[in-house]
Amino acid sequence: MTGAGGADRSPGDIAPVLVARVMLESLLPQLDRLFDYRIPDHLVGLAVPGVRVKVPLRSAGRVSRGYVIEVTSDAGYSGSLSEVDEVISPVPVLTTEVWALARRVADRAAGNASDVVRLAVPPRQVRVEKAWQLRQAVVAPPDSESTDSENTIAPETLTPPQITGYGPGAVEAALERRARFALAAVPTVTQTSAGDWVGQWATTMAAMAVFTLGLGRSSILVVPDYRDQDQLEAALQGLVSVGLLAVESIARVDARQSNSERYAHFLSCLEERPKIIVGNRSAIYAPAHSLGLIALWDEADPLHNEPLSPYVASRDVALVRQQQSGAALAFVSHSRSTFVERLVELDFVEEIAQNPRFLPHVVPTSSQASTDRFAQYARIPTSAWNTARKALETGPVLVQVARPGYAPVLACSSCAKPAHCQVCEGPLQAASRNARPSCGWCGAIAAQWSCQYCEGTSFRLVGNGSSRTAEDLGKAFPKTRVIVSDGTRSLTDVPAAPALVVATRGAEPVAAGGYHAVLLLDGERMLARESLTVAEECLRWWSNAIALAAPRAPAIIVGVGGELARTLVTWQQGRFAASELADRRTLRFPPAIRLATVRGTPESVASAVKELHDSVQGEDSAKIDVLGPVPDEGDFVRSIVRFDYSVGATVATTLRAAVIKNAANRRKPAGRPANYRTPPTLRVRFDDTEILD
DNA sequence: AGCACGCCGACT
DNA sequence: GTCGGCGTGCTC
Repeated sequence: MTGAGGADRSPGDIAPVLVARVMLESLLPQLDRLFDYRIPDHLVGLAVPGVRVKVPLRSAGRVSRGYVIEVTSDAGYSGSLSEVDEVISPVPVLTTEVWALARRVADRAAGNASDVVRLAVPPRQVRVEKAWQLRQAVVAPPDSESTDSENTIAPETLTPPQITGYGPGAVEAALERRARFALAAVPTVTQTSAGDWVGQWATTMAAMAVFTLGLGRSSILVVPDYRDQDQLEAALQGLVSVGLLAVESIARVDARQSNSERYAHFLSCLEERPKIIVGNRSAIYAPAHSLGLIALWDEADPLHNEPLSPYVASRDVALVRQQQSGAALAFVSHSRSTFVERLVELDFVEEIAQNPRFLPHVVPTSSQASTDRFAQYARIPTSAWNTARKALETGPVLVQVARPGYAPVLACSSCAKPAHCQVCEGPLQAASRNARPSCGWCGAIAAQWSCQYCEGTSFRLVGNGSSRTAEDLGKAFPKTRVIVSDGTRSLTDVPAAPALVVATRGAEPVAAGGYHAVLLLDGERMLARESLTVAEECLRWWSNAIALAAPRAPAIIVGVGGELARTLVTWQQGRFAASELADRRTLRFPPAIRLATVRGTPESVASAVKELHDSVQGEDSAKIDVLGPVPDEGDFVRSIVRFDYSVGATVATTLRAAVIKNAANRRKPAGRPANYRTPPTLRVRFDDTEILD
């Protein structure tokens, strides 16, 4: 330990003691604050804000990794300081802006800032970093600024691409004044200058980003999955191909990237030059230089939810980052989520509607099966069958189904009760017509199955997965090519040639030129799911599928009537979202309120809930209520706290304090194996909407 | 998490 | 007397 070094300096010394305030890369809530370390002389100038460092913790010999957050000359800490051990890399990878974002996102969710930083900063790759540093030194000689900019005239400053489908200049104006807006995507497909077919939303977002680049600012474009990412990148490539965008201006954050690719793209974001950053939910944390736009495609897609602690969805991060950076914020989608609707009703987010209005041709149809013997094969109503047959003469037809596989459910052929696995009681299903039935949970083949109710030994197929629907459609349309796209084998695009494209919801490929008809077959089944948010979700899936149709091509929705059908026909998802939100308000369900799930020992949960009630007294006490506790895993219990947005900060700080308090007193492992890890006695998770399903 | 400090039981 | 049990608390 070298702590005595600081004490040797007399107060009158010339050299001021430089102190690095360091965030430790620790999972422990107790350590989620800044620690002060003296910067030794040989690291002065190297230990700057943003760099990764190694520092001693508690005693010499034990080192922890961390990031320098701040360098000051006056230590806030009165005890004797240890010294920074080592600067791991000179590159300041944690920018001031991203640190501030991580801190606030963590605070909002009662989580560790270091957990958020781990999402924001990819693991270091030494070779990649060395190569980048070398390139930086060569590319940017500090003296030749004028000639440099002449050589690399940003093409995007020459001719901004049109943002069509809205009032002239409407989107551009919103971007210029850095507005927060919900943008209704034009529900059709379009061809890029490079010849690729993409959803028009992709070209809209690409044009928005290029326009922002023309303002000298970066954009972050966040999409839920890689198929959306491919469309958006194709749209950007289209602008590259006509010289409206330089390919070096695009940076990627992609789940498919290798560690070195990811780090290379991350480093490129750190460069001074504004960029268009395209990626999945992690992209929301990219260290964009001079951020001018944050745009989310289809914000309600569950893939925007971060599965890692502290589980903050990209839209929540986007809202925090928008406030910190002052960038424009765009929620682009076909349907309107209740979440965005709430922000619109608060006038926190403005609406930009289509202008002129492009209306898909949606036809609701009753689910009554046809009397036509061909249509009966596929259980398709006559009108839908006729539509499909006619459309198939000229181009591809999309058939959206609810579930993948063949027959999702098997039943006993004598008593009709659902068949269960004899190993684990899971549901049995069939992979194809002749496949041996297997368990959907444990995968065991049901070899010598007998019904637990009536001793029957044969099955009946119940329900239709994508491949069974495909098989049936193949019989109904004998000469037609049938393409299946589902969770296991999903396609990004299909050609313009006639074909039946059977896809599970969310896995629909883009067709060149758009589908000549869209059939939404499993509406009833999709709606039958027992969930509070099922209507909102169905509307999103259906809207997205309908938006893949060619202009004026019919989209037939089978077996769905009432308000949902009316919403699709009039394409007024906003109105539906408003009535959904009103229902959630009366029920006190998200997004009308927020949630915090508190799990732990009965005592720790009870005391956390008590502190919560103590922290919001008086008139605010009505803004919070607690459901439970109910039994959870082990001998733990779970309570759900519902609270108004206005007391969110209080709830988060109170629960955070309870987590830290409980982190200290660990329970003794009574009679547990030696390697047993004691779980924390209190865990908190914010805005887990699945908990109410 | 680790690791030190601290205050009670059976041992050379 | 003291070696060591692990409950409690801190980490710049």
